[in-house]
Order: sequence, then C-alpha cells, then structure tokens
Amino acid sequence: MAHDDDDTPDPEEVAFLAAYDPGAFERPSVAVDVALLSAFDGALHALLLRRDQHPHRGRWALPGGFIRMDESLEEAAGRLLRDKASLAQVFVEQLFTFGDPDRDPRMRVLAVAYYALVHPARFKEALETVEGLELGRLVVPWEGETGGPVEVEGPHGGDRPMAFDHADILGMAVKRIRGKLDYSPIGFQLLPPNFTLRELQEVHETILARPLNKDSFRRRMLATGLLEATGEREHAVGHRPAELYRFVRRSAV
Amino acid sequence: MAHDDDDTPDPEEVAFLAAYDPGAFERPSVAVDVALLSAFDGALHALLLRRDQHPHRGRWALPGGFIRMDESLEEAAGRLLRDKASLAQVFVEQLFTFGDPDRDPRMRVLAVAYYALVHPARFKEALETVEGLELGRLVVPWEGETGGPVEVEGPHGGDRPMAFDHADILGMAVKRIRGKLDYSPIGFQLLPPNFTLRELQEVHETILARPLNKDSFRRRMLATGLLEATGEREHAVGHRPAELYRFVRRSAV
DNA sequence: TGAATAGTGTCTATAAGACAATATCCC
DNA sequence: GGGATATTGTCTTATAGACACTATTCA
Repeated sequence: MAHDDDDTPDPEEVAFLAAYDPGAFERPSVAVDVALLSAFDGALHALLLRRDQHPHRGRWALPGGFIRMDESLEEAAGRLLRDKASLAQVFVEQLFTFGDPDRDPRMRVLAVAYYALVHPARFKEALETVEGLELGRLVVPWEGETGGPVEVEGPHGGDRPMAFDHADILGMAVKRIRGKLDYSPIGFQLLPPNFTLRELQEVHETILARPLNKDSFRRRMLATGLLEATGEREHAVGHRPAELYRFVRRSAV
Repeated sequence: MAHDDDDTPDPEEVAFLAAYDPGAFERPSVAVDVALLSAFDGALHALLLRRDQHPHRGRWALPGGFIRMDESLEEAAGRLLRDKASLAQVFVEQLFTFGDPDRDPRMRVLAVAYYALVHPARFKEALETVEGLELGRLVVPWEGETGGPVEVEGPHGGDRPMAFDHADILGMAVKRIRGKLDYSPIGFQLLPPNFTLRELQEVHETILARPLNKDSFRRRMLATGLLEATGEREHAVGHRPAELYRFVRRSAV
C-alpha cells in the first residue's frame, strides 16, 4: 500500500510507528452516515433526526455514528439502521466519503456515506415506532444527474434545513440512484415483493422526477427479463386489475 | 450528524469526548490510495510501487499515503500524485472507500481510493523520471461492468501480484470509467489536447476491451456537441490525415 | 499509381414515442 | 352499463450497425 509519508523512504516503518504510537500520526474520526430513502406520494423521502445540541442545533441530520474497530463500513451502516431505525435486512450501498477538513467544526470527522432503500410500509413503520425519527421530503432543485444538494421539507411543507453537509449527501444519493435506474433493477427495493408495472413506473417517475412513456416503459421492463409474472392480479381497485410481477433473482450472470 | 454511539442519547457529548480525549474512541488510520491510469498499446496501465517490506513484500502497490489533518481527501490525492509521481494538474475522482477490518494485517486502515487519468506521454515520463515507479498492464478478467479484481502484468508479461486489496481498487476503477464512458467525455483525460476521432475511438475500445462500430462511434461523438474541429489535421501518417478535434469546455450547464 | 485510412451517404434493424382498439374489473 | 385502467397492436420516428463509395495523403 505504501502508506508512507512523502519524504520517507520506508513505508512500513512509518506504518508501524503509527500503529505502535498513536500520537505519531493524528487520526481523523470516521463516521458512517446513512441516507435512508423511500419513494411515496410522488417524492423521495428520507429519515431524519433533529439535532438538539450544537453545532447545527435545530437542524436535521441523517442517522450516523462512529465506526467500531472490528466492523466493516457496510456492517456499520447496517448496525446504524438497526439501532436507529430498527430496520434490518435493508439494501445499502456505499455512496461517497466526505472529508472536508472543516465539515464538522468540532474536529476532523470523515463521513463515509451510505444510502439505503426500503419500501414505504417499512419506512413508515420505523417513522411511527421509533422515537425521535422525523420525515424529510426531498425537493431536488436540479435536473437529471447534474448533482448538488437537495432541499428538504417537512411532511406539511416548510423547510427542514440540514446539518453539516447532509444535504450534499442526500443529493449524492439521488444522483446515484437516478444513474443506477438505467441499468439496474434498483426500483424493486422500493416496492413490496409483488407489484404492478404501474407501481414500478411510479417509483421510477418519482426518482427521476419526470413522467415516463407508459408503453415504452412497459416494453423496456419486460424486455430486461428481470420481471416475472406471478399469475396473480391486484384486486378491489375500481378498474381492471393489473397483473402482479416480481423481480427475478438473477441466477447465472 | 448525530455521530453518537448507539445507546447514547447525546451525540454531541460523545463527539466532544472523542475530540478532547482521543483515547475514548479508537480511531482508524485513513490513507488515500490512487489508481493512476493511462491507456496505450491496447490496454489500461497503472503506476505501481514495489513493496520491499512486509506485509506483502515483493508485491506491487498503488501509490498512497496517510491523510493530513488539514487537507481534504482530494487534496491528499493530488499531493500524493505530485510527491510520488511528480504529476500535477491531473484529473482525479473519488472511487470507493475500502474498510474491511483486516485489509491491513498491521492495524485498522481505511483506504479512500481515488483514480486518476493522464495521457500516455505524461504517464511514461513519470515512469522514466521518478525512481521506483513501475508499470502494470491491466488484464480485466470480467466483461462489461460486472466488476471484480483485475490481474496485473509487467511490461514484458509475467504476473505482478498486487498487495492488500489493490487489485480490487484497480477493478473498481476500471468498472467506474467503463460506466462513465457512456455519458461523460472522460476519454479526453487520456488524450493530448488535440486528437483524431480514431484515437478517441481507440481509447474507448481500450477501456471497454471490445471493438466499437466506427460509423456509429463517429456519429455519436459528434452528436454530443462536446467535440470541436480544430481545422488542423494530423500529418505524416502514410494515409489520408484525419482532422484534429478538441474537447469543448462545457460552458453553461 | 497504389496503399491506407478519412469521411459521406444510404439502407436496414431495432427501440422509443404516439395512438387506437380491445379487455377486464368494480360499481 | 359506465368508469377506469390494463393490455395488445400498429404506425412513426430516432438511432445503431452494415456497407458502399468517394476523398486525400504518402510512399
């Protein structure tokens, strides 16, 4: 790895120094922050915690916490979701590592950001059962995959200003999942096991924040071979019920 | 940010503890490793350093080093490229953060991986002028954007086994630039300022490891509006010289 | 003049968008 | 039956691949 300092010809010695004398190199704190997202009511939503301490008191923050020495980053993200939102078995993926020296005024903290996707039922259950969790509705002020921070609103409108660089983390999450939609069946993380094509299209439209052509969407999705008809149909919908599909577990790649 | 431990209701207090008493929380070391890539001779190549110390003595590693407390991650990547390869003004982008607890047998080290792209002339100049740098030719054992570690060969063939998880970092870099090629003019980082369409196509083919349709490539590239004819042509090529193009600086986005 | 690649034009196959027609459920 | 959406089929348009033809340079 050659993790040596610049003018030192011996990487290993330096590394051992750092290992045996923690004071030799200052080390940053490393946190994992998770953008837990769901799609409903025509918008992406995130789970937030309101800060009651300085800095950024009164602003909203993503669930996060310091990593432990014996867990991987992804395990830390999973642990945080379990502990802060009592959600297990959630799809998580690493997003980006934020490391501006002054992103936290107290000390140097790196944030390894993850995003997670759950379907609305589980999302809302966490929101109602776990103390302190609040809802943030994402308003994306840019188009396509341009990128940049998002704005966050409360359930009844009104701003929810984000703490630290968490609006950037959310923006990065939106950008990432918009990009992944093109080539990856990411949408099924945001739906129950069985779903109609219209529901899938609504999820896509919510993520992309633009209407999609119904016929073309239908054809494209069925052509991927990732959807499988269940033979069942939705019911009690006041109109012709649509067939329910499920995502195929990719077997041989 | 709520960087609190699980069962602690006061994130800030914990953070202050960590800040004022570094022993309260163990912190990992954080390194930046850079996959410096170039495309020539029909393959992607990386700059490597041979390890002469344990662990992984005799294996090859990417240039890397610990971050400093006063620099951002991207600044650290730039500093490493200057110090280790005397390359400045290189395009770098964050790739992924590797954090397996046992990725380094000596201690917990997170590696924030970056990739960098330079054109062959600068790459080879670094290789020849900077002591200790060696050449790695990437062999990608998977197709498309499947992902996974790459194999690395020396300039005259023969394996160059990579240290730590650096084969995974290189694999992630290849996967990323393959993906970006579709929607981003990433190729121009690997070319001189003026270049022909054929050269651009060769870069794309090298990155994707598959032949591209010439007519279609031409049309697609010119349709992006990112290429600008210089009016000049290549010369002394033994055949009709092609027009030289340059990339347009995206003005209004 | 010939070798070799650049660059243009045209045809075909495929995928996306538009739209119409029919099907099916609930009320 | 009426309302509403599902599902299928057809037509049009845009784009990618294939291929043929002309253009231009150097040896």
